[in-house]
Amino acid sequence: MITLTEENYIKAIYHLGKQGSITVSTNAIAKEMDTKASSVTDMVKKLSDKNYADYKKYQGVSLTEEGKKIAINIVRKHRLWEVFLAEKLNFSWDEIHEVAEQLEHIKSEKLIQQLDAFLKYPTHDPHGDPIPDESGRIKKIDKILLSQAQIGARCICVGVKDSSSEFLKYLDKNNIALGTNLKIISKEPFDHSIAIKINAKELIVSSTIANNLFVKIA
Amino acid sequence: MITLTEENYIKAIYHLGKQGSITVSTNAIAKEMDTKASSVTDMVKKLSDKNYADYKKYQGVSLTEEGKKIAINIVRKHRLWEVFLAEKLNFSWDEIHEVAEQLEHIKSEKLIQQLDAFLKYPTHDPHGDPIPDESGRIKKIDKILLSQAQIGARCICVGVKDSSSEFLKYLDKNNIALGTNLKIISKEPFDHSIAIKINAKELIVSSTIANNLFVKIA
DNA sequence: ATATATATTTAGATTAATCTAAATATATAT
DNA sequence: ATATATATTTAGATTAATCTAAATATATAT
Repeated sequence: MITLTEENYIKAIYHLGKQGSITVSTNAIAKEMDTKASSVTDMVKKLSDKNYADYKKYQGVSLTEEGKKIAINIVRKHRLWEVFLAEKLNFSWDEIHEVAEQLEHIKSEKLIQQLDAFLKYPTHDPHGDPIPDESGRIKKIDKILLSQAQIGARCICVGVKDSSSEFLKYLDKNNIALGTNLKIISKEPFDHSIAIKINAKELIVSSTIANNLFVKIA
Repeated sequence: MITLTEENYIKAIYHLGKQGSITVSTNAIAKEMDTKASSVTDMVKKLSDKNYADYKKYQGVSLTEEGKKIAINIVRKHRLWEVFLAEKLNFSWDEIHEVAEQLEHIKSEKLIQQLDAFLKYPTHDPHGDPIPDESGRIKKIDKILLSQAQIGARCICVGVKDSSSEFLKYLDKNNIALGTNLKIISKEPFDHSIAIKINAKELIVSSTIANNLFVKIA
């Protein structure tokens, strides 16, 4: 049996280490989980004992194949629930994360299979992140940051890098959602701000914004 | 903050003590929760300290008004999730309880409000038990046990007393569901078995069955 | 009314997850 | 290459929830 806390550590290692394959430091985990480094050391030993993680003292941790499987399953559950909350229960995209953090730990194979079917097998969550399928496969989308798009390019908004509620509220306020079409009008070399056209309106976005919004070239 | 374990104890006291108003014994709780009496004593002291329960040594426990509110809210969540699982995710009525036991602990006011609306404000769960509304009010239905119905009475099946998966599977097998119409044909005085007519077919049910199925006189 | 059985509580230990403070590796600066 | 700073681990304590075994109340039988 795997505890809720273990699941959360596995998830953190997975996210910090780019799907858990890169070694991550004790301190990085402590920061992510909002605990002390000493607590992380203890837990990481436990994960290693249970064969969910590879760990060498002072050298950091990565996930084993088994650990990755668990992590991917949690991510799958998290993102499916996010779709459910946004599409069926009218949650706005800045509200879904917190509740999905809880729902992702519910244990029932059938529940997730049926939820997946009920939602018509979505491939992406409301932030544009891919949803792993039942066997753990993840569909990659070729997305780039808005800041990397060329002048004149027509793009479709497909995701966010930062999913803090502040950023998501900013996007809502400016009528930017997943699927929104936009065109790069000009780029200001001085501060790297970008002028874009959305729904026939022009909008200037700062480089901070442009570095946190993923788009796909149309 | 209330812990998951505290919530489960409160729920047990609520169910054992007929909505938590009757005093229940330490041993009864231990049996229900599958723990030892000594663990119950400890927890019950804690619930009393937190003002969720009234407790006098050796005299048993009941819930305070605050404890009852918490219990009713858990019951509300549990039953709403049961409706969701049965209606939207094709769970059969013997499978829903176990998953709802987990889902009932998810903390989010908005989630439950929206779920309630999404399900069109159901008043009863798939076992026929009433769902408390947002303010905690519970709609009572005037139901009787099948064993108490008179010969010749036409009834509608409205709930079950025992909701073990064995019993629910028995009902499924015999095409008895909530809303099923039936008529009492005869009662056998010797073993209290009852002959009923369902969908033009006759069926003999034992007194055990008749004592666990709730009906409403049509 | 007293002895006996049953229920409940207390004392002290255990496990998972956490912490603080001290000890020890590793990384960085000169 | 050595001193210093930073990161990590260890030792020992704490909290919530649990347990076993012993102690103590309460209920029951005669």
